[in-house]
Amino acid sequence: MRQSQLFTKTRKEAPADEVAKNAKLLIRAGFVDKLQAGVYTYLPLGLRVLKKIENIIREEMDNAGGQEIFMPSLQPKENWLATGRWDTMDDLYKVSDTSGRENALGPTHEEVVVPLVKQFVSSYRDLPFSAYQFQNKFRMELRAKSGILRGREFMMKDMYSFHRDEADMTAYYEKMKGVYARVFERVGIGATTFLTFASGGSFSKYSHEFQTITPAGEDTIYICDKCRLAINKEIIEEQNSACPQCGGKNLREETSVEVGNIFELKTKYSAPFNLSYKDEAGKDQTVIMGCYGIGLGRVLGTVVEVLGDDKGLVWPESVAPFGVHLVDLSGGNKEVSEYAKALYTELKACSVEVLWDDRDLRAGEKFAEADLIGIPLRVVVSKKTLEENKLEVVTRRTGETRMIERAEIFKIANGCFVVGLAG
RNA sequence: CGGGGUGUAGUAUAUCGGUAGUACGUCUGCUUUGGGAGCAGAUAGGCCGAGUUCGAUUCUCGGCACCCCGACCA
Repeated sequence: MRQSQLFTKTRKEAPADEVAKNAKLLIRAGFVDKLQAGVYTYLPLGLRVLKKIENIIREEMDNAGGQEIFMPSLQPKENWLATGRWDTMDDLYKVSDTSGRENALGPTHEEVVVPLVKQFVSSYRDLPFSAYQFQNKFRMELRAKSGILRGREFMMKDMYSFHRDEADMTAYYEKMKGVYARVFERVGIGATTFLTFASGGSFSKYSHEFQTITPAGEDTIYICDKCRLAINKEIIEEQNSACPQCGGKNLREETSVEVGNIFELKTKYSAPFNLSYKDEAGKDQTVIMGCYGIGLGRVLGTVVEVLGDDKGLVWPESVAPFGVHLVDLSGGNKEVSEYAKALYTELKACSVEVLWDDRDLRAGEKFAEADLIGIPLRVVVSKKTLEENKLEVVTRRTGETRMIERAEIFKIANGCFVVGLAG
């Protein structure tokens, strides 16, 4: 898109009271706006990143056999009474309407999904399957903090799986570990994200979290480098400070943020709603469940925390709002601006996502802003590059600058895999 | 929810019990055009409420908001 059309602007300074790196950078760069503590608007650039993350997760969930649905946030009190959580969950938002009817604003969706699938599950032949959604969750955090990492309203992918027995559920659960690892790999935080043993609640021995190392996190984990996994603080003692897999005691303590988790629910929610099926013998059995969550905003914020530098945001190609930032230094020179426009058009035709800085600003300002926005590849077009009949390409992450032939950008930019199209 | 801190223009800040100043932004004009440029002019502000006082943005109390530490976080 043309940057002159973008209604948001960048700022030189972050709001004085923001401390979190993700909040400072995302607000300065115009990716998000804070409406109130823990409640954010995603602006055009930020939303593009969020959608990229969403699509990566969607692909992986679909590959894992998940079927996408979309459940409501407004959930009747009765469902929450059924599981007992109306009274026990302190961070539940409760709203009442003008008729006095009470609802919960969903902090999670077991209370909706279980009654839902109950309508469709009656036989062992109906199992297994899994359903997932992307939906805003509402949790009345007593203390929202760390910018976008801990909000009161936030986008989450939650998947629920339904099985006839524990063995089937466990097999799926194990599979999801790999699926999750791939998601975090793809969004660019694979190297610093660890499968982490966590306490499992009332039924299972463990649940598993995916924890990304960053000082911005609020958790402490103990990493076994040999097994490339970690255990969290809750169960470090229970494990005698040893790796649950190899028993090794060489654990490395790190501060981390939980970007996802998977949980064996077993019959915790199927039982209260009496979600059951008939087995081969015609006997009623309770459905066994698993659930699998990823906080999208938290993933986005974590990417910023892990990769952002002193100049601003640094996006991996996979989630960047645009693939190429075309910095047009024509400064009124018609020949240069025509060249930039042609390049922009051609890149777009080649399905490269490009942000064209077509504004009439000084070079320094454009560069500083481009660094702040953090698009992986910057292509500079100016009198200089035109004279040399080349393009200047700067890699945001490394700062590496080089002059390339015009045709080469179509190869580098990851849009046209069919190079011939670009000529 | 306990403790601490902060509320001054769109943003960042200064000063002061008596006319609220600066920078950035924005608008106008000119200059400039490879790292948030310059000159001239313009725009715009004391979180809310009560109290003390001749007079409160400043002092006191209450509220609200935001940030930080802690507790909490299927």
